[in-house]
Amino acid sequence: MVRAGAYPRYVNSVNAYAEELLEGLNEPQRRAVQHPGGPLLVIAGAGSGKTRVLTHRVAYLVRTGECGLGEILAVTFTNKAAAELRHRVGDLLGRSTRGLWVATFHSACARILRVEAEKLGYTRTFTIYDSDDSKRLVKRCLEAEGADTKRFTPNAVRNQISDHKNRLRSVQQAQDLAAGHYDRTVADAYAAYQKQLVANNAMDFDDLMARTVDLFERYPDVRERYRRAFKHVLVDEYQDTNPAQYRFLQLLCMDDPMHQAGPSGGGAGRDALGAGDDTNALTAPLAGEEPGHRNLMVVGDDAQSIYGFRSADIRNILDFEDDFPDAEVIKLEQNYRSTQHILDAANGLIEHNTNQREKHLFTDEGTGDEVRVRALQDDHAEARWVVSEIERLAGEGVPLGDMAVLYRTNALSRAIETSLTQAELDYQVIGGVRFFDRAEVKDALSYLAWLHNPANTVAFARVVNRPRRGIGDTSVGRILSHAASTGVTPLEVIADPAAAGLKTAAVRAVTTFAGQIEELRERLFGGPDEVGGAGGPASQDLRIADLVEDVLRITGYRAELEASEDPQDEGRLENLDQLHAYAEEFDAAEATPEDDAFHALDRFLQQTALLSDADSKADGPDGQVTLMTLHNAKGLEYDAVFLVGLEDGIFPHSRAIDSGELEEERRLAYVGITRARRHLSITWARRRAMYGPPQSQVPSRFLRELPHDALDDASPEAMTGQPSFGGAERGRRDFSAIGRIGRGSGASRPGGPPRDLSSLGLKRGSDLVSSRADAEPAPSWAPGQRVRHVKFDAGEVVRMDGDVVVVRFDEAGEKRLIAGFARLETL
DNA sequence: ATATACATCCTTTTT
DNA sequence: GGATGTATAT
Repeated sequence: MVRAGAYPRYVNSVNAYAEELLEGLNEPQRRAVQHPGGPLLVIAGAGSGKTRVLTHRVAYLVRTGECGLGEILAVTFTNKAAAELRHRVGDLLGRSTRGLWVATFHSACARILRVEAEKLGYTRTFTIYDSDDSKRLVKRCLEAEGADTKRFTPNAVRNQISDHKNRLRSVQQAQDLAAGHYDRTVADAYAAYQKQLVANNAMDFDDLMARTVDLFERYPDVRERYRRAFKHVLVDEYQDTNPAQYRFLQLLCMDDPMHQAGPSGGGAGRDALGAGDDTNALTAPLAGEEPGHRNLMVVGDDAQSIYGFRSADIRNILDFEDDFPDAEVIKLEQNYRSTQHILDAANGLIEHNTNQREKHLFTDEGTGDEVRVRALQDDHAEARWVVSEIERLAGEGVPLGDMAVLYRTNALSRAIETSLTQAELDYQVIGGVRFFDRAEVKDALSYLAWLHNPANTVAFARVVNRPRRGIGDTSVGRILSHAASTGVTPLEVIADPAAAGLKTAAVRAVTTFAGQIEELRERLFGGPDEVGGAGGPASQDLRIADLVEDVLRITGYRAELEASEDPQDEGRLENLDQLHAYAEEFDAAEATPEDDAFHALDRFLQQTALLSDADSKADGPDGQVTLMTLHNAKGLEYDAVFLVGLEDGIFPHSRAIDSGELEEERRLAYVGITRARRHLSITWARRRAMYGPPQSQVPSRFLRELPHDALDDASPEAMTGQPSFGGAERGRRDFSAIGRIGRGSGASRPGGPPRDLSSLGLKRGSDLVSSRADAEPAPSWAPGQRVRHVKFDAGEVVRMDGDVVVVRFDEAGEKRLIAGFARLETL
């Protein structure tokens, strides 16, 4: 339905103050900023000024008088992006941005849910579980079900449940959809887990989205309230939205989400129930409501959609016009970051994807350096080459802080780190264990979390024996089951441990613990308090930093670390000091005299739960080379970028090859390439030690997809490597050299690798030795299938066919392959 | 209940 | 290479 004229034409209201905001914008950017209203998709290529468009848009809306600052909701994925957006809008407007909602999806939802929690069976003090908490709870549920936690690992099951939630599948739907035994076990775990969450008065990250959607669907009046509050909704990184987030946006902006959807079905509806089913009791059309404002502006780049594994659905951005038929689409293709050779490489690579919007990045900045491609002998040589290039560029005046080394998996950082250390170059590694995920920090926070919410059994179970007090798994199990069966919190159980059936030694230990907790509660609530109640006058002057310190002192946590001989405990103490400093900062910044300690704690916990250490990310001190995964690099840029480990099996990752998710891998490579402003180098190693002894590697297929004109060395040697005849390794023959047979499109090229097994020291029909007794065949593997790619470990080589090796597996040998390294196609 | 020794498993991860 | 979990002994 076309609704021309239905939107306010504030564009025409001449307003010099507002028009000022259009200066310096290119044509499509300006159109986006001036968009009259209604659904708008901005396809913002890498480096095309997407944040600029968003900030100017917000400022423009305000200055034209289209709406007040407080009537705009801008949603991002990270706290960092939200903070930057707010900051830049403030700069543009030259005034405070108080009232403007700039938030991550999750914090916006958390804020809404705090107010409305009772409607969903929670209290407003509900706890937010991070992935570790939720994994623990899933594990407990699986054990309670008697599921085999070997086959059903808590992590895998948690991911499945997460996927269900992100696709807005209720427990019931998950159970209905479950086909096999595995799915059914997962669905049952989901049911138990969800029940436990409610009993714990806790929500996981996914719940923040899903429960808000529930809230809006079940309470049209609530939905209406928020829909009226926000006349304009803007979304950053739209390509990474999942179905729950898509639906959240629909509910906030549109008339009737379920019927708004175009032919392909709307995101959530499209996926919520699986194929063929399009109804859902929870999402029934809402009757008699007012039309939505439809002012939804989303900005993103389908070519940078790299979070599919977290249920992000690229179709949200690909099918935007189907979902919103009258949507305007604006493309930003002028790049302000990189030189043309780099953009050519990016353009050429991404062309190999089929599922995408056509796009061609260009720049006015000139061609610049060609992209350097290097094949190195092994991972050490690769690291040395990268470091020597870093030194060379540093000599040319490029600051170390403007250089980054990017890799597919964290494991690849080690060799680079070693070389950088040897060269005495300063570096920082982004990623790894986050501050708030560190065991000791999490322990301290869990104490606070349990004091705050005694129903939080995960926090209880975490801290009850930390430091060790002689309360083992059996005792904890008894306390928890007694709490569950009598419907009370663990706090009440530990007041009378004998009633839970604990042995005398355990009773004594628990009583000591209970005494410590009581003391802490007195501090928090300002006096003796009946068990379980959050009432009582909370102390006014207690600061969170003090509370942290009280926890560490009264529980003996700090004392144990101080007494320890373990040198690692020194670092743990430092981390706790850092937590203390963080709490002090919070106290200073958030001190509200009218607030009592409990409510301060409430906000403190919420903040820490939703905060990663985003602030530290990539904003490290100058003079340091930055090392990080490609995923972490999204949104960042550097003068010089090194992309290392471009080898099949690493990048693209073997699991992505197996599951056919090459397009997302390619987008990841695209993200990496487009991080570079002036210098880009891509390397691969012929041999690499990953876990254990070095293995022969095959250059990434992505190398061959780069346009040769953009490269400094497109020789077969750099791109495909020289044949090498591996010897015995790990007590077996190295068959990985077969991988050299693979050469892209299959056209034979002079000087190419050998096509004959005998030249590899293999005979037709020769046995390939199994590498691992525990290796299971992938479910889809069967005799007579073709094995593309490298590193199969067993079976019989029947023949080779171009770049394909045909392998037959023996009937009996069920244990023969490393799944994940061979790509199979049915003959 | 806990300490130790052994086996096993390895993407990516904005919240 | 190293972190994490399980089996075994104390």
